[in-house]
Amino acid sequence: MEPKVKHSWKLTEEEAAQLQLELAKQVVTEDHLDEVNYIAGVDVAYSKHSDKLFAAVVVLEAESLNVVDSAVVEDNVHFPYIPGLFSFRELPPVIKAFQQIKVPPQLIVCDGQGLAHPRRFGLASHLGVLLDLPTIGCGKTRLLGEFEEPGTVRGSMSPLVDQGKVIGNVLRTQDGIKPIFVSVGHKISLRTACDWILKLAPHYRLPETTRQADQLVNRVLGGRNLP
DNA sequence: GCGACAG
DNA sequence: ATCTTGTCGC
Repeated sequence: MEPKVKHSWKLTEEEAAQLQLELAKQVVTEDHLDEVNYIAGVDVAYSKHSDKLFAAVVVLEAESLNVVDSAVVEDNVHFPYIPGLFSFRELPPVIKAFQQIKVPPQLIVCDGQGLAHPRRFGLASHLGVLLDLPTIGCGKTRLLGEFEEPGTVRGSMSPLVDQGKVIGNVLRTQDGIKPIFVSVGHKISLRTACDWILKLAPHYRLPETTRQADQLVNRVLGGRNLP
């Protein structure tokens, strides 16, 4: 793929927040996807004591959930972890990894929030706008918003609300297992996003996309972390 | 000032 | 995220 990022990553906290407000205007909340044959998963891991981080992108065949392509990129941390400005820390190497992918995906599942963000522009939305592809925000924990505990059965979900608006869904992907937080990233509806996450998580709490990306990145990191 | 706070 | 062992449960 050939992503074309048209903005700098070297920004101050204030500039980054301002940029999010500007780019958030480009986010599309409706389904703008055709046939989805390949889905990408993204994850990032950090080195123990150095300022290195590794970004992994895996591409799965939608029907079989088999990995058909992948890439891992090593980079230096150049932005601190600030809740709300997560994308400025992890997206640089993620974008580079996508440049190495040969099987272009029609949908991307991110490890983090999409619209469920203070400025409605979490990591998933940011990546979606930059690549102009449909993305889903799938987080293990909540950034903000209120919600009622969803039913205990797989598929149960309850709205995540902030400022009187539904910004995502708390989705139970497995019976009696802690739910995950799903939100629209870009070019997809919340309903379609949840449908896909359920299809991608037939046996585990997290979708296969993030599981595969997580395994790959930690496998690579492991081979360089042990003293 | 006191919590909350994606990974 | 990362630092870290055993342990309770299916």
